[in-house]
Amino acid sequence: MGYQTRQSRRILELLQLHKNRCMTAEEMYLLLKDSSEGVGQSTVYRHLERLCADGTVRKYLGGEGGSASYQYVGRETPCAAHFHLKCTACGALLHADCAFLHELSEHILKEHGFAVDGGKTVFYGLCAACAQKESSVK
Amino acid sequence: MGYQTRQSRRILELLQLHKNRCMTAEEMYLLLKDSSEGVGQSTVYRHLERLCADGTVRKYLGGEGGSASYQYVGRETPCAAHFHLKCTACGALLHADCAFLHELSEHILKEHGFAVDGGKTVFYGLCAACAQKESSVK
DNA sequence: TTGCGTGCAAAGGTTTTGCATGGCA
DNA sequence: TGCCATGCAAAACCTTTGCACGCAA
Repeated sequence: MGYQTRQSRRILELLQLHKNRCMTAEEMYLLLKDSSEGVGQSTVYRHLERLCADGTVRKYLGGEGGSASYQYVGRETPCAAHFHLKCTACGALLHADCAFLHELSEHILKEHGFAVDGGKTVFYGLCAACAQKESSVK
Repeated sequence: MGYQTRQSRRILELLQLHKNRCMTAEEMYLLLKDSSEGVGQSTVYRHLERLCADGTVRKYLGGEGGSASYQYVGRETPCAAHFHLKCTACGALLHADCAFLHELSEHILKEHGFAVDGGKTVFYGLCAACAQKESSVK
């Protein structure tokens, strides 16, 4: 599906390199620009759209400046099968896969008649590190 | 906090009237326009911002056309204390408050070291009615 | 009467699109 | 060689902001 180009390679590399955090399209554009040969903005957007469509990258809305953020998740792990914990402070994304969470889905389905889509659902909150920082500040 | 005006009243009425679904700012603007005296777009946005800030209205990003959606939730119910189930098909928002969900928070905190923020977290999936429609179509 | 609320139009920012050119397979 | 990919600039889009006027308290 599609050619492999210098640009497509560099965009995927960049995303994988920063797989532990989110980046906006502009951030990526600027990071790529620094190098010898940059990548056009539209190209960045076009690839991000594709990568989101095939599940390689996850898109988050509602960032600070009204711009979307993107994060590599890879296609290996079937993300619909587990839940995601996203830290609202540092942006870290944790993939949580445990029995309790599967029970949760069943519970919600049986008791509340609602079929949860694990792939679309994200738990927002604070990760251990950020929770500690928060409490020490206060 | 603030004056009560014809516009502020009409906006709140409209939101309460459609409390079972989401509306975009433009949709609201158009609905209000139909009546004898409309409400300016900026006024709609300005009130929605306030209502979101004080918890009366919930804002959702990532709708079809890239525009935000808003839904009345009311300030009576402390939404941080329970979870929200949002149907991706019909847009219905269910407020789920049960023991199992509280357990979940504790589980995630203890086992995964993550402090879930119930007010920000939304479960996406299909409500009973839409799940049935989906399966009958297929 | 005071100062917040309103509406219009303009500005702001992000993302998409058209089109000619470049480059992979 | 045939098509897809790229890049630029323009367009499209949603949302915010400036400013003069209106209106609630």
